[in-house]
Amino acid sequence: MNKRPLIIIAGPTAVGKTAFSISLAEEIGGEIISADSMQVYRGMDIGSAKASPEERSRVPHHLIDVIEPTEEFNIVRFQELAKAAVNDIHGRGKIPIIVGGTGFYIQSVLYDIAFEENGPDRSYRAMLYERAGREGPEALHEELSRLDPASALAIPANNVKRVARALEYYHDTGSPISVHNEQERKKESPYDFRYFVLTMDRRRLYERIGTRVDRMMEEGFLDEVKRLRELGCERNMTSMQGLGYKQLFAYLEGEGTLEEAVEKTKAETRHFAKRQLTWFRRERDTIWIDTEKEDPLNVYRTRNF
RNA sequence: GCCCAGAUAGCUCAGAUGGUAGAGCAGAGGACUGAAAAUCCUCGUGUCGUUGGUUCGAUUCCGACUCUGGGCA
Repeated sequence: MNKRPLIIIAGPTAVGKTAFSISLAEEIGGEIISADSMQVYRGMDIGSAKASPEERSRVPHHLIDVIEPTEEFNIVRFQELAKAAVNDIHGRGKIPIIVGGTGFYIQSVLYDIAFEENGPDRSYRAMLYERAGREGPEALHEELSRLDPASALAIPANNVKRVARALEYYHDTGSPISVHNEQERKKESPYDFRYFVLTMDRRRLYERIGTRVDRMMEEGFLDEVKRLRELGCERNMTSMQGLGYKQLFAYLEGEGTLEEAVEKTKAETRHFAKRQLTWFRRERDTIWIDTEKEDPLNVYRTRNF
């Protein structure tokens, strides 16, 4: 059977994914699907570095501004929306280009990862966290050892979040998540894809992160966070876990100075970029482009992708 | 010029009643399947300012010097 085309443009924050994606989309008649866990929220424009209105008018963009920052979002919702967008674009005879830094989101679409039917069980989760707080993380981990030894081995006890999710999965389905993961990992992509990962020298990337955060501040990042706060956003919401949003929110609640919040944002963003690189290194069949050495668009043309 | 306090990992500092040293941050590597911009794991040898002395042995004690703070002139 003939697989449909799919282009992916990934890489750490601030390497220049947006610029490349727009020029490529224009050249090949593609449409962009954002794979970014923060750009889905309306009103979070500056801090999440969305493509500008001008850029978006040149090429159709999907999955930006799809929900309110007070809403819950997760990978399953992303996958549904992204798959619908991919089908829609293919239906119109165009090529979908997934662009973003959220590797997990990209993977869910690229390999069509299956997620269990049940939604998140809030009360069961709350119970687990309550127990972890009371008896310590080891208590949860020990329970996981009994139910799903393979997962317990793979997940450190301190990673309460993942231990809890493994427990929740078992609670919902009666089988270990480790088995499920093993199956999903073997999947082949249903698409004929080209997975580009943009990169550059680490020092240079970190410099760019610094100047980018400074520019965000000049463009009114703090006002953006103030507005979100007035609109009812709270610190514990998923949207407010975003880089910069978290730090500026804390500052607005009286913690530390603005300068400290900005510096912290830069540092956390560097850490994030490093984690992104770790993720993409692990992905199979990726095409790496050092944007300091080669122009991505030129690579695309000359290598006949 | 005099007095006091410092001088230890890229940065901020801790420490050994003398047996060549350790945290946080920064940095590096990794994990990741319904919060993923989240969550978590691993990695610390550096002329202990320079130079004399005491000592079996000094980065640790004593002296001098250099530099940095602060005070007095």
